[in-house]
Amino acid sequence: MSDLQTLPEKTVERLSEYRRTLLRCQKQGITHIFSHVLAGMHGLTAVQVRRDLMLIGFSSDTKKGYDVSVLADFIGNILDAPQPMNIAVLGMGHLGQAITKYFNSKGLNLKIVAAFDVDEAKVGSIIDDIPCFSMDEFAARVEELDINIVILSCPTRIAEEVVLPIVNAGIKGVLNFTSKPLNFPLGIVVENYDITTLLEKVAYFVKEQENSDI
Amino acid sequence: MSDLQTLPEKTVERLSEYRRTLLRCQKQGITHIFSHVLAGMHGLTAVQVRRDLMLIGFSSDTKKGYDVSVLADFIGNILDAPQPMNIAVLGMGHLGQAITKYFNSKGLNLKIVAAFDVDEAKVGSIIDDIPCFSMDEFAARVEELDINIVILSCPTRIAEEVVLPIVNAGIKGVLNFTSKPLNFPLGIVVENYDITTLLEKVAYFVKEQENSDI
DNA sequence: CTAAATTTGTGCAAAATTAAGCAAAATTAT
DNA sequence: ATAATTTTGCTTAATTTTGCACAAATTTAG
Repeated sequence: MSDLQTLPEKTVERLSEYRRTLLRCQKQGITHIFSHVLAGMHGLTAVQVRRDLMLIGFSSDTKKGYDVSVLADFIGNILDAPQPMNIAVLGMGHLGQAITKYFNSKGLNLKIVAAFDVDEAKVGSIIDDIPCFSMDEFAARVEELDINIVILSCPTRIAEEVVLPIVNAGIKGVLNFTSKPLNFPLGIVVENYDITTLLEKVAYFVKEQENSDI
Repeated sequence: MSDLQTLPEKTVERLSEYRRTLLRCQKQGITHIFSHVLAGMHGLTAVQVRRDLMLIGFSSDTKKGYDVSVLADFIGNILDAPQPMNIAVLGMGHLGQAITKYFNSKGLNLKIVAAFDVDEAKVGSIIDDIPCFSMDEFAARVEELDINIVILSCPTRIAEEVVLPIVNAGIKGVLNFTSKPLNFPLGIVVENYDITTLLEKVAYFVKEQENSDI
């Protein structure tokens, strides 16, 4: 009712990015922004920006650009759940800490509320304001803290082991940074996301470009 | 000549992923794999796997599945440059260290050879076997170490400042983990890659799924 | 106040991506 | 050995995603 239907993945990604730059603009005191300016900041065409906004039913009553604050809020209403989603980090190594620190500093609708690790030294401690638990407590803490989403930042080698606990605990979404793609049952949203792939992709297109230049 | 033309982005991503699972299979002693099995491991259809392999000109002479080692090597010939690409990490915080550690442990064609940071405590030290330099030395070290690609793992707030040094140093590819999308001149391959977007995407689809279930 | 210049929203076309379907060939089972 | 299954490679079709182009409408300039 509020939104027409589920949006394409790509559009969701871009909306998230639009919002982040809109918030940055807001801080700089920019009140209005043209579609082609917003597009330029993201390396996109103006048409695509307008199309994305059309998909979420946003329209501007003026022709001097979109109202930055209004649009940011509008996108928020589309993307964000009514109340903040609670998130757990599985694997509190460098990656886990990087993510936690990053999210804690932003005022997002996503809240990292717990970390889990096998390292005895970390269990029981508080890292970046987040309590660190043992995996044995996983199910109990998920229930207690109403955790919906899990970030997998553990070593690839143990990725497979945490699948079942995650499923059993009723987790609804997984962001997997492991280099093993994981299959979860239908109904659980998974984003497999290996950093190696990104780098290899950049490297490939660098190579190709150099080949074509010569 | 060796390859027909530049591949679609999506295909490049998947090839990188295929290879990683192939290497994992190899370690487990699996010598052959069917298209539908490989597909299943990635949540794809068999058709798509075969289509991707067709695009790189790979074909199997047998019908008992693809030879794991042969295919892994074949993909390597497509993705990898003749000699390993040298990479620098800009920002040796948690994220930078996570990435460095991860890549150093793998035997990839991508080599992180230097880190740069503003933190005086880090400059001059060696972290995870990688020397850490000041940004003042950037151009000189890029030249000296023949660095092609840069990973941006610094705070978003200083992202803009490093663009010019990167361009001037003749860097060819950038993997940007900052939440500010950066525009580089044509000829430099950029992958803007904000983790927030991923999480917001997962959260959105979790929300949508819950809405549709009820 | 009028005219020129922008900007937006959207129908329509083009391009890219994914899937369906089938013949050919090899493997397995009988 | 022969027949029945599978699996592959590739052509063709469907779907998704992106871009073009233009009308409507508002802003800016004269």
